[in-house]
Amino acid sequence: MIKRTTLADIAKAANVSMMTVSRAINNKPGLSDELRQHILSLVEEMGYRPNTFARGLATSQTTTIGLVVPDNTNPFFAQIARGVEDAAFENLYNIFLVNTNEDAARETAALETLWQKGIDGVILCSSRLSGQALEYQVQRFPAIVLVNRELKQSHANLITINVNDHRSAQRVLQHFMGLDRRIIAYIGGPANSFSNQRRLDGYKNGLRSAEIPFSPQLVISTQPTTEGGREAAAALLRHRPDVNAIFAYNDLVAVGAMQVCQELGKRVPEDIAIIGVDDIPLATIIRPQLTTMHVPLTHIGRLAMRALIDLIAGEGSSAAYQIEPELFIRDSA
Amino acid sequence: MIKRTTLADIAKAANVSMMTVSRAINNKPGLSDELRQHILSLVEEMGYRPNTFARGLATSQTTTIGLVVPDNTNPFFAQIARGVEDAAFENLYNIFLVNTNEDAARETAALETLWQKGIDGVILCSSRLSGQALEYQVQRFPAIVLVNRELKQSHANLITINVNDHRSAQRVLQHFMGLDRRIIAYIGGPANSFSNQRRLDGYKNGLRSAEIPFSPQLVISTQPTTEGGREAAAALLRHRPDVNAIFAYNDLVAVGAMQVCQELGKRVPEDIAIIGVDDIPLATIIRPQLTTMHVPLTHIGRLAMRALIDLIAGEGSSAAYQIEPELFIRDSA
DNA sequence: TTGTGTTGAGTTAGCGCTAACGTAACGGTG
DNA sequence: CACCGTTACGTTAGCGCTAACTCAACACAA
Repeated sequence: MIKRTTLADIAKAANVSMMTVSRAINNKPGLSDELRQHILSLVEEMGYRPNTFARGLATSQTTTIGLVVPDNTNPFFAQIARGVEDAAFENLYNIFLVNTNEDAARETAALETLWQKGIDGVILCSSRLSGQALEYQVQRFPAIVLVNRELKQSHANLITINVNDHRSAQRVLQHFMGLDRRIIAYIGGPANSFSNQRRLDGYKNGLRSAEIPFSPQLVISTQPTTEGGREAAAALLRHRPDVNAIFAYNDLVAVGAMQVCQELGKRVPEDIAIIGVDDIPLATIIRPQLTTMHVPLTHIGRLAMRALIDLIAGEGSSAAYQIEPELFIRDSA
Repeated sequence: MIKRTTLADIAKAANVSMMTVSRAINNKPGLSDELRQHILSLVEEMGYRPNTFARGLATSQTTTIGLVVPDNTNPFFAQIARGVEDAAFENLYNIFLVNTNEDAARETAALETLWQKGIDGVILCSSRLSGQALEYQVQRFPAIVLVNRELKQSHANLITINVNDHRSAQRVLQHFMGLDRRIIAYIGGPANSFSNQRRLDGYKNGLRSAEIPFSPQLVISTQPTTEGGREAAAALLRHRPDVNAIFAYNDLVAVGAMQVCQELGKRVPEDIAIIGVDDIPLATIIRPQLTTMHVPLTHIGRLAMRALIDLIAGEGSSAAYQIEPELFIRDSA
């Protein structure tokens, strides 16, 4: 392994003080252009790169942030992570990726190890933490962006980014109405999910606007996976074979439901129309292609990272972004 | 934001020197059990957590590693990353995730920023770097694990992990033979991909064992995506509608190919049998479910992380792991 | 000429932590 | 009782870097 070149090495080689080298590489005033050029050429020649964390110790800025997600394998979070990483790379930030496995204890532990690294901020996706625990994290980190989670109280170092689930659900119902489908089921996600609750509200609201009575039989909760979608759809159709439209919690659930419908001899979209949420890559891979509420996941990731950087720079201020999804009409509805 | 509690704070509170506190928290000898307990209770009470990078400055160990992948959105790498992160978490390591976008320049830049962080090691997946550039990286980082890439020369701080692509391909051909399919196409990945080359060799070898002459018409290169699979399959079937088996570079390609076959009125697997590689989640979501060479991706990730930790600890030594995939027979062949 | 900036440096101190060495007190040994 | 090893700490120095201060040299206005 090569020995690291340090500031001191450069200073010695240039026969100046370390401070002068520091000023040169950080592009700060206080030395002649000539000397600066000379030092920079030495830096290049000797392959010097400043140690971020030594610098961080002195400045308490590490150009490093944490990204906490339930599962980086889930396309939803993978896309967001991609957006975050892209924006981070452009701004010369590095990201610590941590999975929580949807487990609050592991999430706490993860935030603990991140805190130990002295990072500049955190992007926390779909946090399972209690409001109180979250408040604590918000005040301990310099800056924090919450994706897919709200917090009652606002903080100067906090920004939240949420999808407008309520409007999403309404838009879906509206589309079903246009198709003249009035027996509409909602296959929801886990009951403790915030977005699930908001979508359910939107669903009920949409029914009300269309003067369709709400039937609990048509609402079923399940895991947000293909398998969950399969189980839920099977149970649903057993009790209500007359269903002619399904609004699914997300695309994975929608795909699972679609398969079960087909296996039971229902045609999609002729007999049962199906709409998902998220618009993950799978939505266009599956046949029939899935009609879904497109959520700009990569964009959310980028937005989160930029918001965090602003917060860190002290330029951003408390804000709650609302993302408006758009209905992408394909073949399943 | 809360002010950090430091070693000095604890030392003052306990009325001992910083060194004694350091010894206590690092579980090193040199103080009475009684005092140690007292200090640890103070640590707990005051919520002290050592700063990893301050410690790193003093010890040159940061319990931090870099994970470099082409695209964390690709299920192949997402699964590997998950395995890496799991093992890292268990060993109290944190990982820097960076995407290279399959771009050598960006990969170099990414390694540069990682190097600046003074990390303990790197896991580099499907590197697009030249052999020479790779040699340079190997000697600059304390420890490095290469996944899906080989390096001629061996190094004390290097471990490589590769899938046995050659044997994979042979196993696939063997299965096709058992199904009495003898007009076997190979839809390969990018020509500059190492694994593609190895699979192609295995394919040719398999043909030779079965005394089937090699036909260039039956081999086609494409992007490793569903869309790539679609295009390739369409082109293939235009020239050779008599094909009755397709070996695809990976599952995404296989799915794309399968769809085109079906759209052209071919039944899968009756008319055309299709086998992919990797066994990503999509393989069991799609219908018919995909027969594929199962590659234990999460396991590879865990293995990579553990190997890297051993290397860092100076316990591991130069090694080249070969992973043997297994044929998972489902419905497409 | 004297005072007052300004420019281009260097010096000092310290971020939070640990390796390596120093030392006082104590107990055992011949 | 002198000698020595051990235990239980403290002290010093330094990891690589920068903030904040100092200082010499020079220009320029009054």
